[in-house]
Amino acid sequence: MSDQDNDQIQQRRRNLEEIVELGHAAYPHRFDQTRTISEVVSLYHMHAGRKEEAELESVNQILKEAEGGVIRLAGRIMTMRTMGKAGFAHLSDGRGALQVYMRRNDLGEDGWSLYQRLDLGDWVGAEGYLFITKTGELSLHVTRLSFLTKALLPMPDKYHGVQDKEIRYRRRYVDLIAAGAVGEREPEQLTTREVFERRATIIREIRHFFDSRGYIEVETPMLSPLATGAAARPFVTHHHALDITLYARIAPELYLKRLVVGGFDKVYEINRNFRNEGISYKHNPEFTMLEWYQAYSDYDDLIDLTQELMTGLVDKVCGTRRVVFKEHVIDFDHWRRMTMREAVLAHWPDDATRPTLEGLMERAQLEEAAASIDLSFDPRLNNGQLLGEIFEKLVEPHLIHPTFITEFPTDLSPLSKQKADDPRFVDRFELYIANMEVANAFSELNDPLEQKRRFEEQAGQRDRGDEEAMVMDEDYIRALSHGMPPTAGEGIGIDRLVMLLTNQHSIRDVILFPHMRPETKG
RNA sequence: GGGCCGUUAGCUCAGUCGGUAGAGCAACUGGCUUUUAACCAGUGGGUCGUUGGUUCGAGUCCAACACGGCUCACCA
Repeated sequence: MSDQDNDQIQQRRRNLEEIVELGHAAYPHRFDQTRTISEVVSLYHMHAGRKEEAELESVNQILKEAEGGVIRLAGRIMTMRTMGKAGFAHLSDGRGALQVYMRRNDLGEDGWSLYQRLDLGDWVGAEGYLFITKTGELSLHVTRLSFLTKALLPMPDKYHGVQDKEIRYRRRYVDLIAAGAVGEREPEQLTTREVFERRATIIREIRHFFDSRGYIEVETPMLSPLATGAAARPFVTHHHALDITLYARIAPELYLKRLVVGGFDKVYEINRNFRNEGISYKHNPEFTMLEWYQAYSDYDDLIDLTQELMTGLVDKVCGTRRVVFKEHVIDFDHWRRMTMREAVLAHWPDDATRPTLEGLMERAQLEEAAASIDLSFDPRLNNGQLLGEIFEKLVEPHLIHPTFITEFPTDLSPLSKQKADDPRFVDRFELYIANMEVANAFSELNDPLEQKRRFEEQAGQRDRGDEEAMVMDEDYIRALSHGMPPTAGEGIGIDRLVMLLTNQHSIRDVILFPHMRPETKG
């Protein structure tokens, strides 16, 4: 839409010119605050509220002396109400808002002239003293007004904010500005700003969790000559100086395990992965992944650690173990655990066609089972992959409460260690909450010869057209050949976790600048 | 990629049966020195997503396209 020449924009330009003519810098360099707005609000809001005249007077006497009688603060103008030769406005520092009161008598001719040329959205500094208005609101009685920056574009509706999701995603800055002023909001619904503040808290707490347990945070390549460690199509780029193809990483997994070989027995990394795949409410082309690896542990240890991590996060950011998500109340006090095959059998819709436990590893029964639940599948899928498909179709939609699914087929898990008593399966789990895969963990395969065999199997699948099958990583085999101790590793999708803990139903609502098709002009 | 829905003033939204484009907020002018979704009186503001078609006449009906949302599929 044309932001260029509407009357409001022209008016704002004129106001800026006139402010400059009054002697103000158009874009001043700094402003000294004595307090931020949110500090003032949290320190003095307890005085707010309607009062008898006598009490009001005495409270205001005290407030006038507060902070030495001079408070200077800065913020963006969110609302303005002028009545003749005085006016009220709300200034916001993003986190909190404070009402300011300005009178011609106090500001003088120059200050009042500036006031008259202010627009919604402008940044100003205000100096004055605190008081409570007749209607009981904590306010700053301004004695000096400073111009800080003009907003040349008009603000969104002060009451409704921005409803258009496209604008909210494309112009997150507008969404963030408007979110503070939205009137129609459920009390428990977070503002955009609160969602991202909570996201920051979650990530901070995760770091604290691992740091305090002796894990070391590392950063491994995001650009790498091989895209491996997961099953996904990569983004491809080119390095000019080296004249080589590089891939944006799809997972840090193999690098992190090289570090375990090197003696970092507890490592973690929080960073972006990139997958060149579809976009949906739970998929963004780049997403934030937590991965950690610990020596001398197996996947069972990680089940305990995962519960500890998750319940700690839930306590910290939600304040309750019963977390509202969509129409569900997710109970983080009860964690279920079942094998993939048990889950399939438990959710089988029809007693007559229910396969047997062993049948779920046999070709004929698997195909029969798939047919009876109307699952169409690629015949090139191996047995494990087919079981995985059946699981996803049948079980995943029912997994609302935290559920660890264990005993994955080896076919589906090229980097996992086989079960000691049944090589058809690996020691692995995925954690499902609210129909989303939130975590994936396993005992790491550390037998270099078996790993090489698995890679070769993957290469075979690749040759048969599976673009997502893993590629051989010779150096990783070499690393394993130097000896990796028994190790368990896990990955948690941070964006999905944030969705859960902020009750946001689209991954785009927890990513500040989600990917979208470029805006087309005209 | 399929299905459904949406796109009208800076923002939030109406727009009947196809007959001169509407409201609230925001803006402008005037009034008001404790208001608060301030109020009162007045004014201006539109390529109705784009292109084409049907029609005497299209915001409205039809088609294609663009962008977005939801959903299914794909995708761990």
